[in-house]
Amino acid sequence: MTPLDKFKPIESKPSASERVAERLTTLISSGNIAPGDKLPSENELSRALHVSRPVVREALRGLAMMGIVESRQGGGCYVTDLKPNRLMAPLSFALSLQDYSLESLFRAREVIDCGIAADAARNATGEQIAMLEELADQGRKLVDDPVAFRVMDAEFHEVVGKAAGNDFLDNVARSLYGLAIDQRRKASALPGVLEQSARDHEQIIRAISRRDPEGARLAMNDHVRHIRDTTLKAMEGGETIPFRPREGG
Amino acid sequence: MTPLDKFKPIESKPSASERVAERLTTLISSGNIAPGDKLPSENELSRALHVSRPVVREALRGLAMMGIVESRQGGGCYVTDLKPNRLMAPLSFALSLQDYSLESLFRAREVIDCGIAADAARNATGEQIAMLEELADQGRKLVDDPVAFRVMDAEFHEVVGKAAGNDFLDNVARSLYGLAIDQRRKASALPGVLEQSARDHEQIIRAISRRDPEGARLAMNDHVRHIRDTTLKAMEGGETIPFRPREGG
DNA sequence: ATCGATAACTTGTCAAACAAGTTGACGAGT
DNA sequence: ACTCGTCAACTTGTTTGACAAGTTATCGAT
Repeated sequence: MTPLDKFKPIESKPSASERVAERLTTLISSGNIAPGDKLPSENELSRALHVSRPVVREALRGLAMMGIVESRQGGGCYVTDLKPNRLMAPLSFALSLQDYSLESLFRAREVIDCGIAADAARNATGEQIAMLEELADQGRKLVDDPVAFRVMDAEFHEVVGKAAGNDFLDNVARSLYGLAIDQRRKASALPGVLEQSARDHEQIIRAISRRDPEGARLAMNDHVRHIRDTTLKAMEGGETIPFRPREGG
Repeated sequence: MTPLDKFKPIESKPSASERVAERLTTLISSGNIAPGDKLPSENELSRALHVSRPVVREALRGLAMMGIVESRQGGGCYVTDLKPNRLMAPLSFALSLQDYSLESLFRAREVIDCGIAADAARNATGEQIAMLEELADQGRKLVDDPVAFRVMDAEFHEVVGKAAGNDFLDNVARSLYGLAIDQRRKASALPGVLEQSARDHEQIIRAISRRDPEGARLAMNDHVRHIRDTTLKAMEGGETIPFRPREGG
């Protein structure tokens, strides 16, 4: 009603544990605390930061749930490896809530993996191309072994990502790949899915080896769309997701 | 060296607070607790779950840090709206950890923003297109006011991202936009930079309003490349690149 | 009936204590 | 001299109790 809604964001009252958590994340992101380091004990932290131990514990628990630190009873608290996969883990919860997020996820893969494929066509070394061709050969022979095929598939995407030479995109792509892996497992049981993937891989590799970024992009686009279609079909939810960009308040 | 590494993942000891947190997230994702709902008080929860209040508090704090719940002192604990943007918040922290090369970041922007532009051309509403056109008009008039122009530019990218209708990509793009904002400030002081950006914006909007995904993609591609070139040029000398000090002990 | 003050409730913080687990050092046995 | 078991100190996990700070709902006065 009244234009007073703008005044809401007062709540500038970060609790003590939030301040402690932010302090720690700052120390981590600034490099003063490195991945794998052991943090001071809760008592030391509480003394150093002038707060009680429960406050420190709540902060550490929050960081632990986000995959930033890991506590072992009696053993101390350690910073994790901070690999993007680990930090992206909480997102699987987010994706489990809204169905259209899955659609977003596949669109994102489409966009990002296509960019990676194009870069791979530009930057791949001969060695990497040879590796990819070998993986494609493996793929053709593994269409009857879903488990082995998925292992091959993961390595395929990994090599392509590395060949592209873009750390950031590679990490995002890897996280996206990991987020959908569960649904993927089901999809790979459907008939014809692995054969299609094997053909897609060949197309992608062919474009990369002939240094054709646009072709690689299109081939990867087809690949991701195939994966999306079969994954949604395998989810058996009956809730196909047509593009209905309506958003409810 | 020895193949004993396989034996590590024993740690089948989720702590009490983790169990409580998972219980709550299960209740939320299953729909038993809806967004906006008020949770039982900490005392009630501790009684119901047969754990102490600090355990409940640690669990709630963890969920709060992930953006799943929100506590107000004296007012109770509420489930958030669970919008992807909110749940995506930890991602910006993840991005801030690794120091990616500027090349990687700009290439990532190229890939992601182009995808967003294409989707915007597909999904933008008339209202959003009108808003973008107005922003473009503003841009032409603000080429002599770097600060105001940057505000307009941020809003421009925001509207395009929203128009694309992909929460995931939008958040990644927003994070990328924020990461390079410092360098951008310098670049916008160079002569001709803002004029170029204004022209780029027009091209992008024209493609979007004529529902031309490929055209929008190409226009955005040019835009990002212009930004990259001018930003790299403006960076000669004062480096604002994130730097991670290494220290032992 | 409207408004303000009070009481009950809820979260935030602190303190002290014990249980459970790990680590490192010391000493007995080989 | 080396290995191994034991023990002591430390660290995290959990519980209980208490009080401060803030919110909400009831109730009484105007």
